[in-house]
Amino acid sequence: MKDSLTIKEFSKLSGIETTTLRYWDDIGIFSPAKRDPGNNYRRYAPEQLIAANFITVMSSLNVPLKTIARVEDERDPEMIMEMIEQQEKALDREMNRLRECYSIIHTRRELINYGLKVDESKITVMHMEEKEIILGPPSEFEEGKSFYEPFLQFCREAKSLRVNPSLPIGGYHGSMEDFLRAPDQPSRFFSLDPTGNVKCPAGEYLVGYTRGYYAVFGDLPERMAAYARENSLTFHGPVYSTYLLDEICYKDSDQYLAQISVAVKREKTG
Amino acid sequence: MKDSLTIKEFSKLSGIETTTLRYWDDIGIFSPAKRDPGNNYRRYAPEQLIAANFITVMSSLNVPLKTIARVEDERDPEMIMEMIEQQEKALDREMNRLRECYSIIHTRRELINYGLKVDESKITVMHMEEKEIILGPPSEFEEGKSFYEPFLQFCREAKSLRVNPSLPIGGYHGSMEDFLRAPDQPSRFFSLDPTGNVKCPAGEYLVGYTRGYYAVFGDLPERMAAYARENSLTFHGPVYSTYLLDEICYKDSDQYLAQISVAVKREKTG
DNA sequence: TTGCTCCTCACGTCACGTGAGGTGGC
DNA sequence: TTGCTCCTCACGTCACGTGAGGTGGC
Repeated sequence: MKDSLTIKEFSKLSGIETTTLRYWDDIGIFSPAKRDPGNNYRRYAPEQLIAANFITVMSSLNVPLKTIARVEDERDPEMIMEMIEQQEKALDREMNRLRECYSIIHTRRELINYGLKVDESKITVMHMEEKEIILGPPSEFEEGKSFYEPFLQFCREAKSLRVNPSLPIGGYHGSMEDFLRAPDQPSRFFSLDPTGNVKCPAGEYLVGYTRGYYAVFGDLPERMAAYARENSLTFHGPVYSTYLLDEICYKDSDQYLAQISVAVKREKTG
Repeated sequence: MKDSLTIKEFSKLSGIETTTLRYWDDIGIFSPAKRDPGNNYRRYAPEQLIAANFITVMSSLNVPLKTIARVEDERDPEMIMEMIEQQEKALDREMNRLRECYSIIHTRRELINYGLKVDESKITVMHMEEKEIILGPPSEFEEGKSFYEPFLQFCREAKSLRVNPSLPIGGYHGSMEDFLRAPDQPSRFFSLDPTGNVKCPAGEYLVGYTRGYYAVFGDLPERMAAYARENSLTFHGPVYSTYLLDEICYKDSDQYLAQISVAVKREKTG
């Protein structure tokens, strides 16, 4: 009986669990070449390995077993060809999805990593690398309204902006003056999408940190303004607020860690 | 109530089905910010979008919801960081798996495509491109035994040879003489793995086709030998047998389409 | 008799999907 | 009253995994 394999032997050779092989037999998608007449044992032929492995591949590409079972009965080369072509396209889509996931995971990792090692008590001037973002349209704040409505608006428009909804979202103020006037009312929102359409230029930035709920920056705006006065710095360009550690990391919203950054120049003395 | 969203609104914004949101609430992994006191409706806060999308991302990377739920209760940045790093590794593995799938699908597609358009009745001399294979060790045929045992041996050694078990397997005869002597007893087996360790050199090959079960080539060996005599060709190098259309494509094994190829030189006349 | 491998049958699991029947405000 | 959206509860689905209890040959 060396030309046929027991279910365990076939399982070991193929790497397919015996429970899976029995299930495939039950639903009629892949059955042993024959049964042992004496004890009804399943007997697999060695060349069935190729088809079994092909089913594994198709199944791992999320082809439903029922679809494969239908093929089992009526297959011909043209049909298999079409199935394979469909799977090639599905594979491409899946690859792109994984690349998106990678981008999200990577962005998030860098933010958390940075948030964990930063000295959040200090306001400092530091060089920042160029980075890309997707900048949303100007928000319209009505008198006395919270930042929710413009934020929601940004989220609604996210699809047309090609914003990946799993990337962190930041606030954008046109200038330090705007930020000081209404820290909780960013004039725009942006997504930290590395495939973005807008570049935050590299250069010297004044950077500060604060803990608390979204758009609640406490005395940080004034502290940054004071620091600039004391160190003869002038602000230029927009103010970016980014959450390094947000609700992904903490249950308690008072612990969220925000980073505020704004480009500065040293005043010429003399 | 503009700062909270109904389940349907939240579903549309996030792209997460309402049934999924209810399920997540049931198992305690992601609940609405609050409930409407009057009718017990779920009320989601807009900023929950970020966490919800993060769960989608983690879940799409096959992190079990229970793991995410545990994180929901005890999360801190270090823990999330570790989870993210694990997922980055899982992503790498998944990417490699997909590349393997792509290789299998692509190889299979080329074989079938070729099998569908070839004129199988003709024996021809044609130029073949270089291709790579993984060549197995010499098979040991005992007197009167079928080709199963050596084939199984090849399959068993497949892992150590780094053979992908879903790629087609072919037969290898050391020379045309060996092939003519025992067509059903290839001296080795090989896998059509494009990342292989052995190159089949480019050049002029005599190529023939035949239908039938594995290693059943009918009169094709003699017909190829006769063709070579009539056209003053000499054989050199090994004989490769490859199945273009096999059990993946047909239920009836008599329809399997094999291709036999062997390098030839034209005899110098004069 | 004792392991050992195999068998079938039933039930559990995971992440939802699908009605069934009911509620609350315009 | 009529839609409409929401609710809970129960059951179905997919591709298995996990025992429970039994069989057959050494």
